[in-house]
Amino acid sequence: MHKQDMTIGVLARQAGVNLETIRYYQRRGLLLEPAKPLGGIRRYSDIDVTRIQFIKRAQHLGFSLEEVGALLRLEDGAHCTEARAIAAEKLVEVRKRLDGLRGIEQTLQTLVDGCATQPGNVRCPLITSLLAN
Amino acid sequence: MHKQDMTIGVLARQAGVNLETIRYYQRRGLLLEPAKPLGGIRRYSDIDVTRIQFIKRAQHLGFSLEEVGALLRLEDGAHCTEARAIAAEKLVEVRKRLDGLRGIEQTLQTLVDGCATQPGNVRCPLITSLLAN
DNA sequence: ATCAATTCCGTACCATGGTACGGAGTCAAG
DNA sequence: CTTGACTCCGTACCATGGTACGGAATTGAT
Repeated sequence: MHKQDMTIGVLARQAGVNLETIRYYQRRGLLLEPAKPLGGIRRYSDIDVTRIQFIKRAQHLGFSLEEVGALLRLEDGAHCTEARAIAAEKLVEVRKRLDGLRGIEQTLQTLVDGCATQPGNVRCPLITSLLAN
Repeated sequence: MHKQDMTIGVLARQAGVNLETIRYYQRRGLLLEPAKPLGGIRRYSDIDVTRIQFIKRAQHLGFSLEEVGALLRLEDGAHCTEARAIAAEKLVEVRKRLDGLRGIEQTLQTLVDGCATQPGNVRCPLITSLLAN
């Protein structure tokens, strides 16, 4: 089985996060606090490493910690439909953000180009465009 | 000339922002506080409306308020090269974010598809993938 | 002259995702 | 059996971009 052998500092190094981040996740309810052996020091297992990496992976996919919490509650893998719904919703969000960013990219590109091709222009097209009504 | 006629509440409505946002921008140094007529009420002009809209437009292009401040210091339009440099840097940033988001979109799409095509699967591919080392 | 609406100003609070600090307790090595 | 490293725990603080609150002063309208 999983040996309950790591202290929180070792867990932090194993999982590649700040120690305080682990405590923060515990406070947020994303990570279980192991029982404390009577006035002693809590011990963690590789299950906790996996769980922290789950959180980090999900975050990188754009999930907020609250959403990660929802996913973790489905961690047994027996709620495929629910998990899929959460991910599908996130996918819609990501695509919206992509569209927005693409527009911004276009606009910025146009503005930068406008500036570049106006040597000695007194009115900077970029600034002008931001000021224009 | 520009009549100095609006109160801050009117300015907020004209510019389409919360009144407190204007005060916040003043504290941040993005907006000048007009001189107060001896124990009276400050007045604003359409120049201030334009400036607030400048800030909002720049924000929508992904500039932080600090970067907006840098742009506003070039507001006379006589520093095209500097403005262009700031915008070009932002463009690089936006493209990086676009790349990241595109990867996320792909991953999410794959995960959602995997979930959809596994009816009655006990192990949800999405969860499994987040857990996998 | 009075009354409601608005302004002024300082300060506190919101969300998000952490990071830091400080005192007390515990553990392992020498 | 002491020392240094680490843990525990509560609380405060960080950045970012605002929003809210409350008492005092002022304004515009009646």
